[in-house]
Amino acid sequence: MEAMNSLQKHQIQSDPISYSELIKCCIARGTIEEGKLVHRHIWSNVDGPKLFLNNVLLSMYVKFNLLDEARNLFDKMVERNVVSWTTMIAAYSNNKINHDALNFLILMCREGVRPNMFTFSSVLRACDGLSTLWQLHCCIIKVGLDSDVFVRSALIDIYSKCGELHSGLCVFEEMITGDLVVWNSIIGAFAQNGNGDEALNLFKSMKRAGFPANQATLTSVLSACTGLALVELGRQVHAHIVKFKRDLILNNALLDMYCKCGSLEDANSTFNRMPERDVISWSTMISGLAQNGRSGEALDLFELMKVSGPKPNYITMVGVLFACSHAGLEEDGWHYFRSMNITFGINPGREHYGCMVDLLGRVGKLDEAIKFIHEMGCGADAVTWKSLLGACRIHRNTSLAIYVAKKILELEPHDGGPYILLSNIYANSQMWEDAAKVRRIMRDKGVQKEPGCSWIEVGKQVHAFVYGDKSHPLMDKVILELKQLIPKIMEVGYFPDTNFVMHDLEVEQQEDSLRFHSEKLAIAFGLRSLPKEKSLRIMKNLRICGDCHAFAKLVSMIENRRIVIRDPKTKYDIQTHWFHPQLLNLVILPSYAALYCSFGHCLEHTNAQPVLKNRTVESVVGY
DNA sequence: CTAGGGTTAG
Repeated sequence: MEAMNSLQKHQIQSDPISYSELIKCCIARGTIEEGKLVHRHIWSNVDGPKLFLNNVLLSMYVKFNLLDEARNLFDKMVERNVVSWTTMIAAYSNNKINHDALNFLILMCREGVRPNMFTFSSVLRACDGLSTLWQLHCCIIKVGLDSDVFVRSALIDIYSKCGELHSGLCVFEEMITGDLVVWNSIIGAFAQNGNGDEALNLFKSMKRAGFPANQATLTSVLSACTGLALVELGRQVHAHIVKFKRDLILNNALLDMYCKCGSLEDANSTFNRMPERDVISWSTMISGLAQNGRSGEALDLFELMKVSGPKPNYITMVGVLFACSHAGLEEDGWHYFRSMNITFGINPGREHYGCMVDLLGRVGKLDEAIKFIHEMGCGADAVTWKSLLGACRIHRNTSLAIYVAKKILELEPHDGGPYILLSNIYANSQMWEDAAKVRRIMRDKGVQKEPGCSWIEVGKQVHAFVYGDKSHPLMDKVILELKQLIPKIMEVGYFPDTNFVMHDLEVEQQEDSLRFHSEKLAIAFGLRSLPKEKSLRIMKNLRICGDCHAFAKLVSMIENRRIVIRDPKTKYDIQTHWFHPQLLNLVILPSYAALYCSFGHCLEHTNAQPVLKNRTVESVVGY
């Protein structure tokens, strides 16, 4: 009870300054009870106005996250100024009690207290819709606070979280005197919205403008590298973060970068060297192992986490179940699914159900998967249906595939993939009229087929290949390489799987169109451009198709090369025009052909290892 | 006494 002693000692001169020093002491030491004692002392001993002290007390309660206590005090205060109101608003915004935060702003204005820049930068985080945001933005401009850097970064951030990147960029561009955090806001905005290339561009401008990057900048830059699968660029960033090597968030981003780029050796050493690991580090590493086809190790790591790591959360369990589904470990899957509630108090959500549907589909229990979907209560989303669709294709269940494809179209009517797949399924079953009808609907609705694009880092350049585009300077050599490659892998059992092309082409054209899928071009290019010992790491914008998957595995075996192909899941929505050759020295550009289909959803999408001797291509595709 | 930016998901 040091505070008490100190109070008694200083009782005679208990002026506001020593009280506030005392409170600061409590905050620094984290001694809540002492703080409350000081609170009672002030209220029974200080007569007259005590607005300043009450504000200090308020901020103390907010720092301890004791919202009810803060609210109680606030209600009892006779006098309140902008600091009192802002403290309350910040408390509610930080706790995501958006409604109360916004309401407090209105009440404050009604009482005639004018909000300042502190108020606005706090209340902006509480916007949960665009219209509220617009109103606030107008108020900010009206009172002339839009030039404040705190307000500006808060505006950029909330615009980006509302999906209005363009408005965020406008706010950014209005900035006259620079500010590191404002730069970080806009870079983070692009990185988080799947536009890593623009984030990297901005990063370059920031350096040109003379701002040194800090932890937050580098975290976003790494996340941009992750999104674009630019492991070599990420490695360069890694070399520059020694200064911040104890930063947990930055290390987590680095770990994720190595995982998602398929470099597990680097990921492992990062994980082992981290001075501190939180639930995100563990979850990242577990999903990373699973995504790279090492489910056993992922589950081992999870067991280790249970005994010596932090408490698993919702996302950890998604990674664990993903590991089970990816390896077809049905029993383990059920075990973890059922135990998550009992052991960790986590109720299974959409994503967990989705993994289980994927698992059941993979092992061929399609009926059970459908039954499971109907039982899930929260309703299956498009991703879940898509994984089931992949399973239907692999296990050749045409009627169910048609049903599932229609479900997807209800949920995502503008995604071209399911239309093409549905049309192909009809065609495979000789239901020509239905196939044509799907194509007609597609045309009428203006659904676009995005062209396939794959890219690979060689040296300091990023080489991108777009389906149907021949403008890469070495295209002739790439095609020659491909032509030599195909007969070699046909000797070990490859044949072009024309299930993965449009069916209104002649057979020869179909094979031709398969041959030039962008990832095959990138593989051929990588083979002739990278030294033997280097892994080929290829990223593409669409789901890899089954034919390319088989192709990659066989090439990997014949050429004795490690090939990692990463394709996007829902999150990485990379636009076709993401390239900026100036920054990335990107070779190639425009695309004009749009004849591409890819929808092999159940396929393993990374790590084509040479493990296929004596197996037929069919079993490869269905792996 | 009150404010802004960064990491994990089927």
